[in-house]
Amino acid sequence: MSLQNTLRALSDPIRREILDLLKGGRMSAGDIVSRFEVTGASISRHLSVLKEADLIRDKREGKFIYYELNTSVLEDILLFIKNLKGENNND
Amino acid sequence: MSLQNTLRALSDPIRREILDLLKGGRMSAGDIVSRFEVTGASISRHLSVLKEADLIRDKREGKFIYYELNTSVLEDILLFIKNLKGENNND
DNA sequence: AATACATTTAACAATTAGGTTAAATGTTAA
DNA sequence: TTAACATTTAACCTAATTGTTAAATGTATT
Repeated sequence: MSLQNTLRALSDPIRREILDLLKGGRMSAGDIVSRFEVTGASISRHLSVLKEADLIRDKREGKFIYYELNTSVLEDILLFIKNLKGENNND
Repeated sequence: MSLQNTLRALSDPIRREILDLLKGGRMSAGDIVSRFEVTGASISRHLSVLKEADLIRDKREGKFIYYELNTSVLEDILLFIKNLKGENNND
């Protein structure tokens, strides 16, 4: 919900990979877990960090919980970076 | 030198503030320290993290070490984000 | 050479982060 | 309602991060 949360969430390589996976469309937690070498518990916590940062959204459907990408919070990072670069954002 | 380093460096609020300060032009380590409540040693380590990430460059001039912003590595973050957003970067 | 000043590095303590296994929760199906 | 499956939460461990103070380094001045 804040730039701080967003950047912190992005600072872990596994979390970035998860986001990359979700670019291809929503996936269940289990499907995501199967793409990594770490345990489901570990991925579950990564998912909760991403969710706290509002970078992903979840939806339960029966036994499964599906995750999908939410890119809207990335705008703040773009602003931050453009500001640093001195680009007075004409966007 | 890598997206990982860059994002990690940006994930700390003090380091982001330092970068913001440097937007206004180069500053000596001492001048930077004077803007924060933490010790010089602490700021010095933040500076070294930023330098490792190549987000700042330093230049000794006599007793002083001046730091200045280097925004070129921010491009990788822009690419990463645009990629996540599915913008097949027409830049 | 001795002192002073600017900054970094070392050593340490406290906190946070990320991993594991085991237990708990939610949901479906027998 | 019991069993099975999907996922999260809890408890724990280790490693990394951030802060502090004290010592070390580099430069200038006397």
